[in-house]
Amino acid sequence: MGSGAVGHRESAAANGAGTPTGQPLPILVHARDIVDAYAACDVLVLAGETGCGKSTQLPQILLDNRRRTGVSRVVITQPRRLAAISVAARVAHERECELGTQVGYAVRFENKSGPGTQIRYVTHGVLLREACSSSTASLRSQEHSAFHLNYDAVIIDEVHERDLNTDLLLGMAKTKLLERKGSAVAKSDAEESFKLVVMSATADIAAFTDFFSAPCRPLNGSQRQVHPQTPLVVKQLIIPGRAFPVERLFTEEPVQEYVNAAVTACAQIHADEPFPGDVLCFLSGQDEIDAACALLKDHLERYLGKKRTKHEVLIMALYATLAPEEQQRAIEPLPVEVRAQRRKIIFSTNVAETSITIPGVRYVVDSGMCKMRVGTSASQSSLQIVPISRAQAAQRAGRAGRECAGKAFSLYPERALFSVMPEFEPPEITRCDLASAMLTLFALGTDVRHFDFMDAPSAQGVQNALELLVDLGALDEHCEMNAVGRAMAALPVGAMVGRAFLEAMRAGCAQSMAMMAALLSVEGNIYASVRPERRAAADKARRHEASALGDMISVLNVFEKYLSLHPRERGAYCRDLFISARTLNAARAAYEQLLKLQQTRTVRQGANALCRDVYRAREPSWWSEPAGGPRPRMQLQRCLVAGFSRHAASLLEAPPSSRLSGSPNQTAGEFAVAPSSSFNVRYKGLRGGPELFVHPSSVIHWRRRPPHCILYQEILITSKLYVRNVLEIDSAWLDEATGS
DNA sequence: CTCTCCCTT
Repeated sequence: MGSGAVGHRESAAANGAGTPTGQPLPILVHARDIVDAYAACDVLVLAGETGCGKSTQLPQILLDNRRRTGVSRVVITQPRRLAAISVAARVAHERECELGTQVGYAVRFENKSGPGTQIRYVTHGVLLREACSSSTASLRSQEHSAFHLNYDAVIIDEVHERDLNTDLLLGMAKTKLLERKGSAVAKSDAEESFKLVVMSATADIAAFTDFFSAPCRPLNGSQRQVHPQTPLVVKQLIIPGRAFPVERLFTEEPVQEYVNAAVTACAQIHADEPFPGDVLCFLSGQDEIDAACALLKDHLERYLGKKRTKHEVLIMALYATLAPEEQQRAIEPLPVEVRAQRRKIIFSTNVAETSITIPGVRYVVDSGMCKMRVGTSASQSSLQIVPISRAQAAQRAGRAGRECAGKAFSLYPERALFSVMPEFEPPEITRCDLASAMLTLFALGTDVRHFDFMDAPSAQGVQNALELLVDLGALDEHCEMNAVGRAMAALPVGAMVGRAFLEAMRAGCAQSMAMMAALLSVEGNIYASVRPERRAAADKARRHEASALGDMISVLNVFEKYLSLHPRERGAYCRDLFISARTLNAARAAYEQLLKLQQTRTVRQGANALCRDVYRAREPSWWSEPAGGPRPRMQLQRCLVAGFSRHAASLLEAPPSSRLSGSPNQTAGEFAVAPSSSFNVRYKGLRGGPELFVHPSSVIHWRRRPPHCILYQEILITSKLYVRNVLEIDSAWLDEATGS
């Protein structure tokens, strides 16, 4: 069944693939065009606006017309875990099969798919990872067929978001398709072939079509042709969306205080616009959102009175770090019976732009601003409030037209769309740390310097990353990847953390380092945000588990304790210490994954190579413990130095002695009773650079004397250059680690 | 004395 007629898809519509109004999804109307185009090309570029059904229907259309498409196994990549899981569940339901059988998904930590899975939803990251291991396997068997994953069709979804992994997949897929096309005669094997579909939610797809139509354009400009350049056949299709019209309104002049203006606009919409219809207001961050919630409540109570406000308006905050239950409360629509006289007003960050859809929204208020991480290295960044792009502005406005015609009120003049905003956000690859991406490319059998990027990263960024990887011993002097690099590429952590982990395997403290690496990799601080009035209590609790050695060891202490507890006791422990259970749970999953990876051949070989190549010349006493017996954390500190030697800093000058509260014979490793005098203590990086300050959240500030030598996880640029997540080290270890 | 836009292997 399912072979032949395109019309078969009607059964899916009957199962609920149609709209609530009974109309079939727009993409089903175009199924025949899609099948025709797919059959006649190498790459299909498909634009389909939100709600056209492309993510759920396209794989089914290809599969159900396999006589013409030749597709019996398809993978479809999503930028987010939640999207992969929920779309897979939806499709399994439509096809009336159990999730994990014919239809399945795979995200990090979770695989619900099997050998019989024909439609497999994965995150971009999972497909990249699988392509890496298939590449390593094929290199071993002398077959250069990276990206050969046994899929007939590879679908990359939401390509307009242009995140790092999307760009790596696009370049990789193009190279492989060109290679195969060049050697089509030699390799007619059907198993070797796949077709590519890239799907975008915006109609601006010319750039993608151009990219795949053009011959290979390697980064360094060299004409290194490994294959005849037979161009790819690229077809593009635009499926109309099903969005309702949105009237876009702008201010006459630029707005100075956009938080206040947003609050006023929301109040006005509530007063003037018909019910039902909720309001979604985009601001840049949590601070602004909390302020706006309070301001709007005041404002409404002044004009409507407390009673009417309470009866008529529900004010909600929405941002990603909010607990899932609270997010759910913000998203949940008002009961139908009150929607005629009650309105929900949601202040949100750009989570509500793509990741979260809120039903019931008919009015959008857009500040035109968002927060963006600025800085080309992971280790030095700041979060800045910047104007959004024109594409984002359109996306935000579109949120008013999901269910019926809506209105979008922009808090900027229309001309700002062109005078202030860029057309698109810069692709992530042009503004992020490249070390991990480069390791991935090497593992895929591609040298970055010859990679065909859709948008090239900066030459400086590539240079910095190459230098780091050579320093860490992942690449040899000719920039070829060695066993250490292969192991680092196989670890789901950053390059510096990965290197520290391999070091720890060699030194025999891999288990502790797996915990440390997990903690260094999870997003967000384990110390949950605490309201100002509870900060003193949180500090006190936190101090209980703290180590004078620094933040990294302090957090490890907490994590070890957490893991030692029965799962039932963990919640209470987290509450008592004002710690984020979600973050620690994510760390636990990452920790367990690292323990497993430690057993794999690639990783073991990397650790062994470290032993042979890097330490051969070292003195045999390198790992011996100092007189007075071993300190339990010292091994760990030394291994961290091996990964983070670039992030070492030394005390610039001792503070005036009068500022020190400790008596002369107190050791440096003890905490003072009160926060110490070290706020103005300055450090300098070992390679020079500007003065660095220890972030006030660091446990280092509780010490009587600041350590002479530290390493840090990152530099945060705000009012000063602050180092965050700090660890005391012995400067002698640095010489050992860098071999000087 | 300060702070967490959004994602992910």
